[in-house]
Amino acid sequence: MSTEGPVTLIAVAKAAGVSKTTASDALRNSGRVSERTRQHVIAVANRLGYTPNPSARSLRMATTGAIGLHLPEVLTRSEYYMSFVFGVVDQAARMNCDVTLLTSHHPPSRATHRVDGVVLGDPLETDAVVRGLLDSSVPVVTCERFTGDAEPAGVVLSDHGAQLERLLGHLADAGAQHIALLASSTVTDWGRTLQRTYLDWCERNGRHARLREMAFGSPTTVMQDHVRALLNAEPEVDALVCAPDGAAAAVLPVLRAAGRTIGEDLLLASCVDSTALRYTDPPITAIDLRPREAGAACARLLFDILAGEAPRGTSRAQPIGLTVRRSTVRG
Amino acid sequence: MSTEGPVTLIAVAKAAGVSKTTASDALRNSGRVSERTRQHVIAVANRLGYTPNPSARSLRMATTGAIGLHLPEVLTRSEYYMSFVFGVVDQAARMNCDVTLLTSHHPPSRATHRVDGVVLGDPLETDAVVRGLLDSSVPVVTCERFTGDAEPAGVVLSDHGAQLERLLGHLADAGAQHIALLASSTVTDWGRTLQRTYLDWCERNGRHARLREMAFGSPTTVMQDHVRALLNAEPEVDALVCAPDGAAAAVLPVLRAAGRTIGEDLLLASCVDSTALRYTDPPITAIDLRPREAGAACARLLFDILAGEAPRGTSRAQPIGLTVRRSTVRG
DNA sequence: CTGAAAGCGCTAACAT
DNA sequence: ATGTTAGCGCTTTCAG
Repeated sequence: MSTEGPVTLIAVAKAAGVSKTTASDALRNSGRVSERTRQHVIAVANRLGYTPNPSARSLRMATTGAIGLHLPEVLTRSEYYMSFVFGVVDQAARMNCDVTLLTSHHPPSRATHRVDGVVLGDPLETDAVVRGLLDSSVPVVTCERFTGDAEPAGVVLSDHGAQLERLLGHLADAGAQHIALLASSTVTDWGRTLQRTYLDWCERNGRHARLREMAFGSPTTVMQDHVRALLNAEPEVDALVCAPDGAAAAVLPVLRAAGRTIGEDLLLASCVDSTALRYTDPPITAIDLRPREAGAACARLLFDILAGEAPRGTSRAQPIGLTVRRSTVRG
Repeated sequence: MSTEGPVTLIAVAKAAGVSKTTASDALRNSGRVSERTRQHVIAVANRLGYTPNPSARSLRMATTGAIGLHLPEVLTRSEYYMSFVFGVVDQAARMNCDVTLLTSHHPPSRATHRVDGVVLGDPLETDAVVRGLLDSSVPVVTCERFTGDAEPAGVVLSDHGAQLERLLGHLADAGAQHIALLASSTVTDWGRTLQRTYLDWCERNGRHARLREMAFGSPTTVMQDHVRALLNAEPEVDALVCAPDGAAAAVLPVLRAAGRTIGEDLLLASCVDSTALRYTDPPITAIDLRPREAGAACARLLFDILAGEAPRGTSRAQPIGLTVRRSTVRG
């Protein structure tokens, strides 16, 4: 209220003529005080502008009221992660919980972050911070499996394999004979699943696999180079599936420069949908990862685990979909 | 180490045969203990796997070691904000500081977040949470001015007006006679500046202003509708500047459907650059907002203010640029 | 150079 | 139904 510094619980108690405990109980609905005193204390607290000190509460209760969210630095440009983040934040807000961003950009110098649990979006097995988090004592929920040898407390899974198969089937139905995959590296469950699914599918369907792998976070120019090289080396390719976010849009100019007509002599699809793909010419078919829902699901699972309502080792499925657009529909 | 629960400072002190104080000082380089004891204590702490309790430290020191970051919910899909976020997080990590995400999605029920200061990315004057934050006692740094009547402790400013003028000049040089602006609403300093600058420029250059305003967070279909209507009503328009992020790419199909050829009979530009604009056909000219740098600048200013190295009321300039692409270059 | 004690603001056990 | 007391783990006087 005035310049006396922050108003403490003691100040409220004193002003209300009750004890610390009673004030505390009144403000937290502990059901220990009479309705009359409760109202009185609340009124006084409001008048004084009381605001509880979260650090004190955390110290006392041994919980922080915040969860951590880790995203691999190399992937962070994408719209996918932005939505994922807000899925997590949104769900956390419902639980009255803060979300703290953790990155791998800087060495894990920091002792411990003040979090009760952590959500890992697409943990890279090569990421030291991810390892540290998984080895630490706080519960961790990952979006997709961790490909290394640590056990998160919870996992939210989407069936990327199934959707990619659907996509490949769709391309084949549309007449594609020579389908190539511009793949992401296998340091991620997602990247690994896509590669394996593609190779399996080719095998099962007696097709020659044409796979070009790229590291996560490769600049778009590298994606373009790969595709240029691919088309040069194997001009018979008549369908291209791009795994990395942003790749499909980025290679469009290259495909055109190579004289290809998207949707006609070359079908193009992406494994990550984004608004940009809706407005290219033609719009590009993509797997819809529903990132916001995935983020929310991760947060929900983490809270369930923290509350003891889900056992450690729980994994939950998160549906994804396929959005067909003109880039894979001839005519 | 074992299952004894977290290792406390007392445990370390005991194991090292020193007092709490000495252990604390040794681990924090307070320059009070001899080098020998310091090394010893550090060794013991490492062996035991000591990790300081941030809540306790916060409580004692009356600081949290975290800053808040608020983004308007309606804008959060964009690549701009993703980069902005990581600019802030990156800079904060350098200062050994966590970043907590704050949103307006849910009512400001939460008492107080555990933060020492807050960065507001493009504060909407209509946002209740923004108001609350600005009225609270924690220092606030905004990216762009707050258009309401509150005074943030610091402001990071970019000269959007100047760049838009450059862009308009560039369009005029390229022969555009009838330049329209697809504008964002004026609840934001940025949106307001763009509108005013455009209207001024038209006035000064004796041109008829053609401005269509849209609310923040409008879906792309609304943007498209606006442009369709604009072209119908004023077919003489030969250049279009799009303020909202994502609008330029989204209206491309509409422009084509209207029989326009971008870069020929219609010049197209965006006030917000993004990777998508580099790969459209043709690539689209845009103002480069350098979001990552802006985010870092906000965090830096906030830390300077918190450290008392910058006075309240400081504002700092953050350079932005113009990236000319084929959409505004005839031939 | 180091130790002992006080206390940050809060909640939980134990009294009334 | 309410008050008293004892810490949560840490940093900071104040004494040696």
